[in-house]
Amino acid sequence: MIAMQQTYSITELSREFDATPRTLRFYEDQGLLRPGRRGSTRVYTDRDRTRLKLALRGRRLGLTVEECKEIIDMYEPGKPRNQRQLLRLCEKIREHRATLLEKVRDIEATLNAMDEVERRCLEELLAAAA
Amino acid sequence: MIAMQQTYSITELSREFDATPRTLRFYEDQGLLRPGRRGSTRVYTDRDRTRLKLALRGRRLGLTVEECKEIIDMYEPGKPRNQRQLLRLCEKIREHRATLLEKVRDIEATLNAMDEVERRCLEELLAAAA
DNA sequence: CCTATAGTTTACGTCCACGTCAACTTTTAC
DNA sequence: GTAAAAGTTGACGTGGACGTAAACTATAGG
Repeated sequence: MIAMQQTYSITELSREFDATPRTLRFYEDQGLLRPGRRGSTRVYTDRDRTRLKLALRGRRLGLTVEECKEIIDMYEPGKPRNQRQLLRLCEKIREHRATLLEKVRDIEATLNAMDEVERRCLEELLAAAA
Repeated sequence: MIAMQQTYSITELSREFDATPRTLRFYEDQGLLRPGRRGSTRVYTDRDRTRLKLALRGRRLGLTVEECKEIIDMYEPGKPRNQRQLLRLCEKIREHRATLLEKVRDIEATLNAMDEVERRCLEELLAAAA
């Protein structure tokens, strides 16, 4: 039994991740995805699927498509790398981690502010109910 | 001794938050800021400063300026509200909190992936050093 | 074989968040 | 008082991320 590679059509993938076909084609233009072709029809592999998932995740966090591509390319596993490239990757990871942690701090600050607003809100509701 | 309101010029504020004057004027156009005027010169208050800080925080998290304005306006303290508005605010807070927690999950997933990449990276470096 | 459905390319349109002049007025420092 | 620095209002430009319409093509089901 041969381990058949799972593939996906453009609508399958776009539906799974709540994107549009246009978006997948756009990401392909930007070099982020590289689906195969059966005739002229795009055939997406699991690799494309993973890259798409990561890209959309990055987009939700406010990264540009270009930034997503850079990061995803860099983190691509199995790529042969020399020592210099490995060190550079580690450095990039440190940077990236720092910006993510900054975002977490932004979110925490926002959540705290929201808790405070909610507290006052409930207080006022109680007062109004009295 | 009168508690003099602290005010800021447009460059002061933009520098403090690493934005440009253009951005502050743009946010004013969008109704997010409402600085006073001394002649034709904008005079920003602490309220503007706070709203700017919150707006930039929202932007870093990928919100649009319009979304930032909506949220900031809604959370503005001291605004008189009836019961219906208070309940609506609570609901909005719940929603907003949910999207923020989603973002946190996105970030955590990314951090985990990065940890894994870093691990493999260090492994390879060790192997190369041997 | 024919139609419905999905997919393709090309290309122009749009919304957002500012950037970037230009032309002018006002303050501030000396 | 005068020159430099800061501020103002237009108004057009730009880059990013798609949306959208048009005009075809391929393919699968009946």
